[in-house]
Amino acid sequence: MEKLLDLLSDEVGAAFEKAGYGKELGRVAVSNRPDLCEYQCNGSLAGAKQYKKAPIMIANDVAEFLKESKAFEKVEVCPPGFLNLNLDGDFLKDYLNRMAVSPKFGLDAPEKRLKVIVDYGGPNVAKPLHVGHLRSAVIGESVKRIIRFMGHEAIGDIHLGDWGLQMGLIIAELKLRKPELPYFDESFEGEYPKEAPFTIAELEEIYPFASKKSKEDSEEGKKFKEEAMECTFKLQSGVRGYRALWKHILNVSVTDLKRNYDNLNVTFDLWKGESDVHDIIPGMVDYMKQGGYAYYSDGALVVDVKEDTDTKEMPPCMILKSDGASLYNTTDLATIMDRMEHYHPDRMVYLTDKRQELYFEQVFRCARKTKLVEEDTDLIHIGFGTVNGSDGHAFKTRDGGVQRLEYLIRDINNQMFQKISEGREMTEEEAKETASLVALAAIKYGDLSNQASKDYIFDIDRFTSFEGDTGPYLLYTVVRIKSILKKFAEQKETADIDSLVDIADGLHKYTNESEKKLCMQLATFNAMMESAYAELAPHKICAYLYDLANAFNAFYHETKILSEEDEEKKLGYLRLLKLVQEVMECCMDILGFSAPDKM
RNA sequence: GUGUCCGUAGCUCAGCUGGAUAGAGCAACGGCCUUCUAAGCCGUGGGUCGGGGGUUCGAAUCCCUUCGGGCACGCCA
Repeated sequence: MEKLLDLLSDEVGAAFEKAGYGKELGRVAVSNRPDLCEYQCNGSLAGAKQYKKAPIMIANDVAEFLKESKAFEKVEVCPPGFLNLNLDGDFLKDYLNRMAVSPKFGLDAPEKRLKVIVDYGGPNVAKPLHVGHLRSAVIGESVKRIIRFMGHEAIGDIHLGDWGLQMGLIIAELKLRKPELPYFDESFEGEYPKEAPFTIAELEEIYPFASKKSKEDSEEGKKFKEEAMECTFKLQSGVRGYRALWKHILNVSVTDLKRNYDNLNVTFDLWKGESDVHDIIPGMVDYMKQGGYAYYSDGALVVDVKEDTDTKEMPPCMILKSDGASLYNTTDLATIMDRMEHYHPDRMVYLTDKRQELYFEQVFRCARKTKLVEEDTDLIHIGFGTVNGSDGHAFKTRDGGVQRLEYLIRDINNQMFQKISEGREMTEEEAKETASLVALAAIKYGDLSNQASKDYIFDIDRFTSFEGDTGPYLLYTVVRIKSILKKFAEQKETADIDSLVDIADGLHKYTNESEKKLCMQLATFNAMMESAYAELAPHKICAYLYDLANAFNAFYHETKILSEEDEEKKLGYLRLLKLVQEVMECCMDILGFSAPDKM
């Protein structure tokens, strides 16, 4: 359905036209002077020069025609030529009633349903998730859900780092520690054990240990690195035992990753990784050479991606290193090729640290130039900022180490559990469940409410205090609504709130100012969602939610709902409450968290 | 050096397709619980929107310049 501001703009635009001016001047915006009016139109000021007329005169002309309008209850002209507008109550009521019964609260389906692959998460196998992985997961999940809610097909791909030297390092270290394993016996022809010869805990210890050792300057370090490279080579050339061992590493690690992402309410449709494109790389490289795109420069195979319009230096996109080995670019390009073949997406969206911006620009240009993608295939990189500690520097633990995501979440869960157990009557089980819901909302909202591209400060104290503009505040608002609706149902001695309070029966016309404000905030839902989609910006949904919660809480304090004696009025309130609840929960779901029944 | 992002209240951040008195939250201070959850509501104080130019009837917003900071710039991912 139409957006409210568009409706109003059409209305005012028509008045401009009737008065003999261009209708494009009639653009209506939310007032920046709420003390004077709800909406404003500044077209008269903009048109003054064009029509060589004082703005106030134009405004007066237009206001005359607006008096007929059913959309406004008040039209005022204010010097030097502002049109100050207040919305008509019945108009607003009708709009909301239409919105309430529209699918997706009045958000229109797209003209064309697109297929979008969202590439986020990007963890490395055998390495625990740390705070840095939080943003990609949280923002990516929300972006995926925004795209889906908009009516497109979104496919989430975790894109694992599961290939290359890091795997060789682990295998080399295992070989030293457990040389008796059959995987290292190249004459072994039997079946390998189904059980992995290590746990996730061992794996997580082995990788940093091996990585550190390989970087040492000593004789031992160099020797180990050579061994690791040898292992990498054997793995990549398909030596049976190494492949089997690698599968174990992958399985153990993926099981653990799934558990961690589940805790974050983050799910992927595809668990693809760099290894999946290993076999198609040679073909791709040949194609790039034969197509005349790739050439050797300083021994490395590169594709030029400079464009005439560039004002900056644009280094070529490297396809192969001078030793002939593939690199990140190679697998990313091969992945694009693979996706085009198997999924044929209209868009691919990547979420990574913003430091990779130039890199992705190179890769995208290269993919376009070499025709790996079609001309209208959209390639988008969303670069997000760093997570900093309260000192403004990269987030670290107290002893200066990298904070494991799992521990961080566990700590916040515990703090939350304490707080809930304190003053509330709840079983331990209930308190635990509630604590994890509230903690997740706190973490996710804390992240998503910032613009993705900016660095942000992950301040645990702030996140666990839960006052003001926070996730828990939003949950609390929904819990209040749920509580009222439940109480009402109890009074009516039924559990079926939905049929008791059916929004489709219609909202009433607002009866006080705070209720009107709440209604107006609700009515901007579709416009907000469109803009959140256009910019792939979850923080816009956060801002909307916060405004909506504020509007609701102000209304709540001013209005006695259950003790309202006029039964029809009371039902109108309850329907409004239910609509607020539904819209809020819808937004929360898109952000990737949800409200408990009590807190 | 080249490019890019950022600089808004003591702190953390919105606002940036130009509009009338620049907004929130936290922190500080003052009210509001016999009444639907006080993780709430209402209010007070606090800002030369880094500086300087320009465009405009009008600039936090657009352009230029300058200072300060982050980040990236072919064999890492």
